[in-house]
Amino acid sequence: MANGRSPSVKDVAATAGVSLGTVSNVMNRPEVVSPATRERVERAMAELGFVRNESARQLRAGTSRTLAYVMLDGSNPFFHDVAQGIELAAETADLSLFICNSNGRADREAVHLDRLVQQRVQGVLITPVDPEAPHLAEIARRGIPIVIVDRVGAGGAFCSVAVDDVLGGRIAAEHLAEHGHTRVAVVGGPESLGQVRERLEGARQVWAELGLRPEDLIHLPTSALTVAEGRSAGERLAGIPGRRRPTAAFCANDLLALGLLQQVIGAGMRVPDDLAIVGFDDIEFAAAAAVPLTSVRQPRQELGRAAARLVLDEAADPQHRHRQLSFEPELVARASTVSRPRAL
Amino acid sequence: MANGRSPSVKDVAATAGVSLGTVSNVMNRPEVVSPATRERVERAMAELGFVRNESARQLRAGTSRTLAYVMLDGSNPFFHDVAQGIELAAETADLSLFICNSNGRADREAVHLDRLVQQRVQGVLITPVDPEAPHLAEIARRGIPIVIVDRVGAGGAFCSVAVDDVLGGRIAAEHLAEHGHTRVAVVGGPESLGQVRERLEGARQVWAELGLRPEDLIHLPTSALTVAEGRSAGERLAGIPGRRRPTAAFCANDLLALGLLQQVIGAGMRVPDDLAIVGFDDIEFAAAAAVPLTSVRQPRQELGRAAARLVLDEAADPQHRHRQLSFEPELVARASTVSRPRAL
DNA sequence: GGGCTCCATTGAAATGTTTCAGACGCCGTG
DNA sequence: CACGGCGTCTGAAACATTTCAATGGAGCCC
Repeated sequence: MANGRSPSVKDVAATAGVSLGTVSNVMNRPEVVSPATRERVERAMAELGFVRNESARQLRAGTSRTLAYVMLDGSNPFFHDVAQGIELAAETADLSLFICNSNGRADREAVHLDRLVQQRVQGVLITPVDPEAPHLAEIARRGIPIVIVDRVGAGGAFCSVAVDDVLGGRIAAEHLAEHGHTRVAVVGGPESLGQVRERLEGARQVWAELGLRPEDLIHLPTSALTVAEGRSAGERLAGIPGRRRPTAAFCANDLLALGLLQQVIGAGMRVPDDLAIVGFDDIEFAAAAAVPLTSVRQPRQELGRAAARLVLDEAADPQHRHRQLSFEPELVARASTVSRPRAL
Repeated sequence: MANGRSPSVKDVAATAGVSLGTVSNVMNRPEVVSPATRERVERAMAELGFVRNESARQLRAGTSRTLAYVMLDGSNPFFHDVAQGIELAAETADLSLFICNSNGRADREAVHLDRLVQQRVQGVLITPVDPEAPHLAEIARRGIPIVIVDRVGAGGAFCSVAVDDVLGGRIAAEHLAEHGHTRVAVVGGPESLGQVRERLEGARQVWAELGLRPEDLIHLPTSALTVAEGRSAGERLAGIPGRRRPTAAFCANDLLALGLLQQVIGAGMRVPDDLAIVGFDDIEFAAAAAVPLTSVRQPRQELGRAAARLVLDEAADPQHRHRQLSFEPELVARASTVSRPRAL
């Protein structure tokens, strides 16, 4: 039943009684071939179950019909929403999307990039471990369009799409300050991640501007942006004696916030009365937490869509100029900071 | 700087002063070429920045070095954990993993499969919208190994890897019965999804065996397995007048359970005292919910890893026989059903 | 020194598609 | 009738790699 080898253009040409070129024309420029022949060829293709060999096409064309997204953390739904946005744009352009996951490791990232170059992908979208890493520049040097997602590329060397993380941190801190919090924990790490650095920096700026005491902005470092690390931070926080304990926490992302939330509730604290919590990203599970999480929203899908558009533009337009797109984050207030939420 | 065209084997051969064949040998059978030449070739490759063109290699080889996983719902972390397991196995075999998302739509699924056949992927792993769909058989007929993940293929026509969903449903129902619940809501839909059918069926079986009244097992149908649908089911549940209201709910997956949890807590009910909740899948967020969710655990990564092994076996072994692997689900009891959890 | 073996290397074929210059036949026009 | 033009189709080249039979040379034994 399985024929062994799948039929080629040549086979189709033979059974339809035409030449190779004509079969190719039927597929790529149907308007130049007469209706009669076209129908004959199409019947032959159906009969043989012909499927174009993409490798051969790519070989000839010199480039594939795929984009790739290398994400930073596959266990964070945020990146999947970004990927979803990219996919939408890719689909519109009739391209496939190849998704890789570096899991925060520079070496895995390099391996993936290597493979993508081998595949001659049309463009690379990436949320890098380190936007300054030389292997990113290497991709660009090869002439492959590359767009940094959720970070800003080094010195404008690439296109990038990001939200203003410093602003996001400011928004979160301002929100907490407005609700009367004067002793706040900022939770996040490692500082090697630019996202973390800038979000916490934004909070510090506000703190300074409001004239609050620096020692009342308490940094709880974490080794990763995960739920488990959030729980660990929650333990440390709950361990702080009552009078010195912060009344609010700003977490560098929602996974941390969810872990922290779980931990402190388990320890008997009430949210937001004993501890208000603000997360970052506004992933779907933030709203679905039993105490719905206030979060700094990033336009996740839009981020992906915009990045895809940039990479396609760079691929199409020879005199493309790199652009750094910046989106504004937005606070979504929910029950974890506001005792009586307006909307359910 | 960007050279326009990337260097080929021919270029490497020229600068190293050897023939094409030798360069190829350096890459594929380094042991047959003398150390001196090998080193010369390797230097030339480095100098030119040579990267093998995967399309050409594939064209010659007849098959690519990629597996593909078509997942049913990209917004459900469960499938990403499965994908992670597949990726691990793929990496071991030095293959790439192509991830697609059908989003529960048969037409998207068909489009993806079509593209994958064009790519001549080595194997397809899929959690199908409908395991009986003819386009799955079509893949197999083409000689491409295909493995059904999280379902059992039609009539043993394919390999498959799944947990026993009926058993899972039984385990959940037994757990609730043991805790004294005699009026229970079963939440899930659409029934076109086999997972839903079987999980609910398992619950019904237990119900019958225990001699409980069928009308006390109340089905709350949903149109999808999402958090939003879970909330909607929660509304309906909370709307049931107190005496007739179920004291527990079994949800067909964790997303539903999380949505339901959120909704009923918002409506002022206490979990588990007013309503116990059991989910299914045991995704990471189940444990991280503010009332940690009791869930029927599937070995998510292991599912993926086993599926990948099957597909690789089918690709390698000509006299491969299809196998249906079945894993046992396992109850993970947490605070959403047990007032005083043993472990924190 | 001739013949032999063994090893490293070569050159050409093959993979399946696209593209493009050209061929072929037909029609209408001068 | 000759010619140009047009619409349709053909055949071959090109893409980058792998593979394999064949080549060449070096060393060894008799």
